[in-house]
Amino acid sequence: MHIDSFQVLADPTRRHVVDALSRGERQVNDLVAEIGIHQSGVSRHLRILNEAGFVSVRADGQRRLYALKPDRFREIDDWLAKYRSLWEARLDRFGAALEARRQKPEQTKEKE
Amino acid sequence: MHIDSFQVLADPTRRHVVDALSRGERQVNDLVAEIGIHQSGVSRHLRILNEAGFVSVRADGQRRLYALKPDRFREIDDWLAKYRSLWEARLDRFGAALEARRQKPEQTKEKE
DNA sequence: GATGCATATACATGTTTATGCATATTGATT
DNA sequence: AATCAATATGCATAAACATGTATATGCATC
Repeated sequence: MHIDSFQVLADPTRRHVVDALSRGERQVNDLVAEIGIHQSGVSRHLRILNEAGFVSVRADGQRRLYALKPDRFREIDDWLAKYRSLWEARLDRFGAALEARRQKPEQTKEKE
Repeated sequence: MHIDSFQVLADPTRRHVVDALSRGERQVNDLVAEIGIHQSGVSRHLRILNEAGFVSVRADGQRRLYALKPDRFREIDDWLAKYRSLWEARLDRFGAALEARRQKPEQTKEKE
């Protein structure tokens, strides 16, 4: 299906692109200016983001306007839901259930 | 500060480890059995997860018990907040978490 | 203190990946 | 059609990374 979300977002430059796009649709050259790597690099990052479903493109003359698409972000949110009880445990009953399932040889104390 | 969250989670095996730990504290050998790579590999992944702050360790005799730590997950949640408006009309985060939990019993299909 | 079990690390290797440079493509303008 | 502007892609390179094998460390029990 799609490329792995986390692998796509693992690259800081790519996250920079995503961040820039969170402020609205942008054309490639604008991103080049904001991000500071070579144009070919930005294009390739956009290609990856597009193939991964993080962004959409539309042509406007010779320009290409990129914008964020929600689906993959929602997917990450779903993944995160499994772990949300780690810090929201006291608030919902799922967290309580998960807490109860923790096998503890004694009391779990967190330290380092 | 810490290593990059997304870079840490980019590796599918590492997410497998995290997933296993979401069901409770585990010792290294159990993870080796569940995950199916060599023990040295699991140890290295755990080292990375630990240094990144995703897990904690405590010694229990000769065993080392690893467990998830919430902070880095919360950090990802915060990052995601910037993009939640992409798909969220009205629901607040807690509501969304509950909703997501209710929808799917299985969520492990993430690594192809 | 010797032996055995659980976990960690050093080393070598094959693979992936981000990048710049050069070039190709596509669209606009004259 | 010629040229310029915006974007995409092939190639080469260097760095990062995951993995297995072998070995080391740490703990426990005899």
